[in-house]
Amino acid sequence: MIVEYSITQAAKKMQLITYTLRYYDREGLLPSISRTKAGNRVFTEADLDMLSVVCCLKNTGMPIKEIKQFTDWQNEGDHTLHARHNMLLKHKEDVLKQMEDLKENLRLLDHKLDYYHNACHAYDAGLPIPSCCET
Amino acid sequence: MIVEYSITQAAKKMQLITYTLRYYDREGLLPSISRTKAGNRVFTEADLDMLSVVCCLKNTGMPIKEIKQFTDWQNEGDHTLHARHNMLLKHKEDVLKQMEDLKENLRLLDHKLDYYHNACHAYDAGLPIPSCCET
DNA sequence: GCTTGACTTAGAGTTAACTGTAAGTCGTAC
DNA sequence: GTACGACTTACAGTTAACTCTAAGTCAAGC
Repeated sequence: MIVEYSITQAAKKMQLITYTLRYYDREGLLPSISRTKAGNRVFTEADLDMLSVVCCLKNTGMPIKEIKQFTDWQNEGDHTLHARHNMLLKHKEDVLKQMEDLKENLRLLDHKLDYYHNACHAYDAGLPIPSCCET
Repeated sequence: MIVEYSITQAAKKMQLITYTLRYYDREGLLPSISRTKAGNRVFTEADLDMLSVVCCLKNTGMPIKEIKQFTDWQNEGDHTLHARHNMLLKHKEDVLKQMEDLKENLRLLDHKLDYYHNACHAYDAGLPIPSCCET
């Protein structure tokens, strides 16, 4: 049993709007989308699987142009398997870097939250507010 | 001993360019920057401390307009301490959500890397390439 | 006193990633 | 057979966050 989706259904499944899907199609991010006789796009499970990778790459900060390189390689066939593998490996490094940066920023945020916690208590008690630079 | 920085020095310290610092100033993200007689901006340690918070918020996805709200509150004085505290608390939730999303995307990426690892081996050995949707 | 370099402003231009509009086509329900 | 809703395209508009240009000011060194 082959399940197929209209652009509206595919967009709903991917938490996108149809404008965005058409934009991705125009930019070449969705290679093999077939059409009905009337010209309407038909999304298969395989298309949605590919789309989930596209969304994963996009949500982790890869620019559209690079994602297009990936789908271009996918279209070119098996001799680009290594290139695609390398691209994902490099991107994983990038994502791990993002995790580290996020953790670092979380530390600073926690530090500032600590300061505000104390400052709010002091304020409520009518005591002098600590200076932020001493903390 | 009070250390002061020119806009170029401040930019270097913060890994930004001067254009960006002037843009932030124009948008009201850097409240109390004083000036020399000639009108040049002077950044103190306290200014850089505030700037590091601005950068932290920006790097964790807070839009400029919201950051401006934060610095506006800072300018208004101690009666906004709770508002600022609440804003940072809410933003921390946001950052934790980002961490979760990043982890989720990393899982999908690892899954795909696994597929490509196997697919590349099969390709190199002249064996049939597994289909991506079966994995 | 003139050049040089670092700064200033106002405002225009750029980029990425959408987001929306207008005009038109197609297939089904009445 | 026509109205409706879901789709199509081409293309224009939007948004956020810069990024740059042009014209000008100022202080220090020769």
